Amino acid sequence: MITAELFLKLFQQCKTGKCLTQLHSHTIKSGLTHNTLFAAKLVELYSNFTLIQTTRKLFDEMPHRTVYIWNLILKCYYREKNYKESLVLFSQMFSSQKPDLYTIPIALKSCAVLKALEFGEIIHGFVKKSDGIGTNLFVGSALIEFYSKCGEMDNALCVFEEYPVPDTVIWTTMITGYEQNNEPKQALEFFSQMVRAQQNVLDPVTLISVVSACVQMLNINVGRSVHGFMIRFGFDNVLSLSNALLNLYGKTGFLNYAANLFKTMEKKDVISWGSVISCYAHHGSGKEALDLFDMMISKGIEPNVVVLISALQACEAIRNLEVGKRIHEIAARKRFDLNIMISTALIDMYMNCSSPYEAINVFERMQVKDSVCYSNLLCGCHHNGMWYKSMEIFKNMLASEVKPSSVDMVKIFTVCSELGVLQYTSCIHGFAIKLGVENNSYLSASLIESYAKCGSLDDSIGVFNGIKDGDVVIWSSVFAAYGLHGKGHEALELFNQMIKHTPIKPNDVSFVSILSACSHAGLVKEGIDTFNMMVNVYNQNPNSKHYGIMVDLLGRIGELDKAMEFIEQIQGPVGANEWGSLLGASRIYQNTQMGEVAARKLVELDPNQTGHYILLSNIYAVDEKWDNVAEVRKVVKERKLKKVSGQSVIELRDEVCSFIANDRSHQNCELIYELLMSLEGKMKEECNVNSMDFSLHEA
DNA sequence: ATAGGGTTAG
Repeated sequence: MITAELFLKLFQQCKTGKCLTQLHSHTIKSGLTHNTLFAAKLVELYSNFTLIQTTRKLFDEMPHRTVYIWNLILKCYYREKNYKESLVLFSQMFSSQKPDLYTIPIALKSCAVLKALEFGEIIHGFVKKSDGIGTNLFVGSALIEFYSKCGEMDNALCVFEEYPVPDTVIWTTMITGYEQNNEPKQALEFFSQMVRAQQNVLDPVTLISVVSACVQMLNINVGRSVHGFMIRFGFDNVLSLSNALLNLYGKTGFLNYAANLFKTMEKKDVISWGSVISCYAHHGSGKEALDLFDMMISKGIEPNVVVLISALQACEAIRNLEVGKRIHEIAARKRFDLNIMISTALIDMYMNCSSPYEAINVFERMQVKDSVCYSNLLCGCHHNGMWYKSMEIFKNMLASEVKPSSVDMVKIFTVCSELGVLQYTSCIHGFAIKLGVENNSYLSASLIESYAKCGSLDDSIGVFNGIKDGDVVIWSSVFAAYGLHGKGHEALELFNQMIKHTPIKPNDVSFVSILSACSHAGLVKEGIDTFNMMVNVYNQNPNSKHYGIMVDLLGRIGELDKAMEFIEQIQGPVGANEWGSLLGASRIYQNTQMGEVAARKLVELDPNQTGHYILLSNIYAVDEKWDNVAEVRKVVKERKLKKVSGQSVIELRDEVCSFIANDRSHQNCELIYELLMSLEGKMKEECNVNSMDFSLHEA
């Protein structure tokens, strides 16, 4: 006859839940009477195997339950992440038992996860009333964790102060609390107090939280001393600590620190690799990131979603389409290609590698689409100059009830400007108001610009007048709006109003707008005065854009020599803006000599820009220098440069006529030009389509 | 019997 005692011993030998269940059914068959001790042991064993249903059944059948049994069942539900049931049982427990030291932390942790502030506060009240519990360190750390997870660091601090000699865990809980409530400064302050109070008692868990706080503050100094602690205390084999430091070095851009630590690490996991790859990808070392990625693969480490995303960012940064496609294949093979973040990273990569249709393809295959992927797709189409596609995406975005961000709105207003369709601008303006998109000065400025570029200066001014406290961004956009419409005097008048009657100081953008307004209106003297004011009164260093406008200003009235002199006196490098303006003026006044100088400089500055070669070739052609023409064409061929076709778009009511005019089909160009000329007057009246860019010969 | 963290990404 097997006794109950023997069965208990056998139960304890069970290594699996299945074994326990079988043995248990055997005892029922043998008709062994259950006593409380027997049941309690079973509850304990079942709960260890997290067999919740069986545990619960036994628990419910018990006539008498000790606090220990209650604790077991509470912990069982807690481990199963059924925090709600754990708290329900905790409430029931009160009718028969008093919770003890072990019960309280479990219940508080459930409250912490559920952010059940009131429930936890009741438990805290109970702790205060009960003798002995309030001084227990486990209860203390649970209370601190509870308050910090509920975002109540002041209350956490009150609890902390009840402990005259806090242990490492209590200290760490406070540090983590501050770190996770975005108070990294406080976290570091507590860490230094802890080091002072505890001297050499440190452990890796504490250090991980400290490093997280350093990441938030981008504080490399404390991070370096944590690295020192790590070596001194022999924690260098703690992978998660090393990884946390790698992350810190990555976020702060200390590539050499990251590389050195990575080299010395004996154990590395996929997170270690991911951290360094991301570090290189984000700090201009895309090539090194991809080399590391290859090395990781060759070592047989399986890349996860995160590593693939970092590798895609590296491809994006250095525009390596080939490797990007290879990573796309790896992702597809591992069935990651439907993952929303992988897809978004793929969209970004393809967009930046000038493959927008591949990006759109990825987007269309996505099963779940959120605001980020819409936004990035929109941004990418905008980046690639696909205005109609951008508009289509924006419409789909609204149809999918994805709320556009203010950045998306700025982008779409730029699209409206590029398309020059006033109806789009006013319609989307209405949307923005109706949807309650967060309004900031960049949004208003882009709206002002868009109305102006679509030909309605009145609407621009209307928006401007509706803004009470416009900042420098908004004022600058109005100067630009007047400038676009050739109203230089009005722009200057507003500019003077701003500097005399508001505390707003003009910035570099303001001067770009106002100088360009002067240039477009032929206000040479005013332009030069304003330029001098920028330098002498506002102590602003002119940039390439300002110089370019000044060259344009002089060039437009035919003062080519003065424009050249102006360029010659520029200190520092001369960019495409300056030479581009000079080239434009040279063409108007048919000065091929100067045009050649400017075009040669442009080719030098950006040897991959096909347009520059064509301009240079055209200049030689005008001078009938056919040898030079052939030479330029040869370079284009050798470099395998492709021409991008110029596009002209006419929108007539709802009918969109799009004509592609590249410089070979002169027939087409002339046809469109004639069509535009005959339609322009009519369209202005009837369709409000005023913005026309007839740059047909600049393919 | 019980505790503090878990890092890389759109």
